[in-house]
Amino acid sequence: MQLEKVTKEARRVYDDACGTAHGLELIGERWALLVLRELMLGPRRFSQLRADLPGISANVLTQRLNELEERGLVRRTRLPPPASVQVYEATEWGLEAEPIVQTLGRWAARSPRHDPTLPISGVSILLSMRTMIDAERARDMDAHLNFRFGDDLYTGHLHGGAIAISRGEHPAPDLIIAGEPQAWAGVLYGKAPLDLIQWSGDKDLLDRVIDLYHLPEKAPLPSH
Amino acid sequence: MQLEKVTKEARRVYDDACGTAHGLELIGERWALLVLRELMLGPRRFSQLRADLPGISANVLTQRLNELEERGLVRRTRLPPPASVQVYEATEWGLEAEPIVQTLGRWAARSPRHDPTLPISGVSILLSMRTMIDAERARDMDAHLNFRFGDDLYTGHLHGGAIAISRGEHPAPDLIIAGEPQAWAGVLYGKAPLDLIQWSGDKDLLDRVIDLYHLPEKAPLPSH
DNA sequence: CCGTATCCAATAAGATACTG
DNA sequence: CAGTATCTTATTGGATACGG
Repeated sequence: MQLEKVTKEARRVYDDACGTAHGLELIGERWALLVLRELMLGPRRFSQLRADLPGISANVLTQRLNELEERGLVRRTRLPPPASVQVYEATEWGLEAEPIVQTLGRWAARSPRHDPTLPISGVSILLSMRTMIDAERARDMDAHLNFRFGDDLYTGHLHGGAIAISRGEHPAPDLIIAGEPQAWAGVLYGKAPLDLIQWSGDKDLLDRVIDLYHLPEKAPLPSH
Repeated sequence: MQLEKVTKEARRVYDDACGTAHGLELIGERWALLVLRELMLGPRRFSQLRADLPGISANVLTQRLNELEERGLVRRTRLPPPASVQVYEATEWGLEAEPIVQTLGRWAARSPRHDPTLPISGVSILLSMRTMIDAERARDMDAHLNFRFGDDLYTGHLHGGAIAISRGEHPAPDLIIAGEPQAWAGVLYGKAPLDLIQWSGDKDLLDRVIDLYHLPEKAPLPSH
């Protein structure tokens, strides 16, 4: 029995001092990085995570959350009253994994097989707005944008060539965008018609925001 | 059979427009990123990959290489005569995945569970030298370092706060380092005694190179 | 030596139903 | 809503054997 346990644990370990290998032991399991991604803009409940990750099953989500918690990347907390519900929240170190999410996402956007029309979560599309912004064109812009995806409110401050995203809403935004995250992705990256989303505010700003985002050139497929 | 195939392929897809999710579909399988890592400094043979990735079995390596090839990240080529052996080589897009390897590695180095004394491949330790260098201290250094790990020769040019690594050897290096990659890692990150490795050349330079590398502060373990 | 193919046992993932 | 329990399928790893 002792032996079995050793074998079981040893099997899934890479036995490699390289940080990359250890990183894969921490967040390399299926779904793990996507769960962490959903926590990057603040705490989420179990059922929200389930809804944001189409296809994950409850038992796998439970397992991933337990593993991430045990490893120090996620914490279980209770929201302050009157909500008082249990939520999952990334620890400081967990939040530091955001560059991994970004780097991987930016790299994969070059994939010839990438399909940007699939469903996407609100957190994902907002994180991608942080990553994929055209800093050159955004340099002289300064504006406040509010987003509403279902019941989730986010606000972005476009400033100095970057966009800072956080939970909540700005009291006097220049632009409000609402609708399905998937539709906003279609407008932003697919240059789909604006009537896929609801918006109000500065139309010219909206056009210029959309112009800040474009997908990179595709990498070639193998020739054979 | 048709149905089975569809089900099988569909099951492993995240159905998520987020680039990160697609990235995981490309290089998220077990071992995939480590195989790609080993190709970051030039082509490798099947048996070299097997030796560099302790614990991977031949059939899994075959499968990962085939998948990476099919996805356009790895190419099978033949070395020019007289060698004429088949090797695996990262495509240009595959090489662009290096920031993923680096970001993941740097992040995971903060793990309280990271064990830097495990075995490590030559490519890994050299890539980590690129990632983990203290740019501040290295800013005014300029030197050529040769490395020999078994039969593999690499050279590094320390210059402008960074170190450029490539295959081969510099004809007149300031320092030559040879031995097991694991031993060099122990000297570099664990500040282990120098007699673990073989070296010749500028002893003062060697000391200063070692001083360019240190592991980051550990993240806290969960308190429970 | 360089892989590939096949078989087997152990896990991990997925689907579904169910409980506090 | 927040997970467990259970069952089925897929993937992994290890061993071994086989062809170039």
